[in-house]
Amino acid sequence: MTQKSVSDLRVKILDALSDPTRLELLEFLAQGERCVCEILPAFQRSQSTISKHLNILHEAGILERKIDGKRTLYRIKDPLVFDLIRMVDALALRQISLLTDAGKILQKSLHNSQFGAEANRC
Amino acid sequence: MTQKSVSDLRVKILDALSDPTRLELLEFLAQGERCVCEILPAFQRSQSTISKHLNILHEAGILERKIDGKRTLYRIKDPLVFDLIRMVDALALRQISLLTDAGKILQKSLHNSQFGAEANRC
DNA sequence: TTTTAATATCGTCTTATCGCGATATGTTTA
DNA sequence: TAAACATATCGCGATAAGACGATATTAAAA
Repeated sequence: MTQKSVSDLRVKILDALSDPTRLELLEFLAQGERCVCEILPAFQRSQSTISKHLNILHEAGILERKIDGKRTLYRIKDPLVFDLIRMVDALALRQISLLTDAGKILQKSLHNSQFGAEANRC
Repeated sequence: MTQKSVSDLRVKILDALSDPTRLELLEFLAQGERCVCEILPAFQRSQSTISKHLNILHEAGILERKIDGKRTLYRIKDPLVFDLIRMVDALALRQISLLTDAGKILQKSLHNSQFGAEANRC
């Protein structure tokens, strides 16, 4: 077995998600399976950096990897991860709503963001 | 405003949750409001370390802090955080279940863990 | 008002993480 | 089989995170 326990994997998943670039990668892959060469142009990071981030998400079991000729395709393994992110947003929104009246405005803008709706195909 | 956006707070929340000690602190505080002096004996970490972890959780808006005389009381701000953690576990379990038959056993043991049921009082 | 208790903060050390360019690996095309 | 392409991995520097002991702060108790 790769993981010792659910608890370890739990931390690994949360760790993988606690980085802005990796969250953007998930957002990007919400569209569906993509090869690295399609991902790269969408990010202002070096190829090695993106490769490493994708690997971290893969090791956490969030992404699935498929080699197709000279390319590598990545895709979301379980769309539940988007529910998770939306729940984090819900938590964040409650905080902001409590603090400022701007909460409602932010809530509105979130509703139109990438994670606001169910992932199309995964 | 302390936070620039929901997106920043999202990362901050996930970051706060991606540490084993902090997850244990939440587990401990699932029982209800506790002062640091009650928390300390339950953890094999120095007072300064625990104080820092509590502060990180507080800054992420996960814990609420109340000063009562010479003590400081911490409590879970929003029990939604436990739903979040349970969802991470669900994600973790699906992975383990796919890999090994032990998945079912682990699933069973998780069901009896601290995060398996709704938080009592918060 | 000195002492004690409860927490927070500071300084420091060690280790991990992020980013990059350079290089290695494997695959297709010429 | 050599060149080009796609991706992973290595090595490094810079920064952040985690841990601790020591010190500062504040409140209650003596």
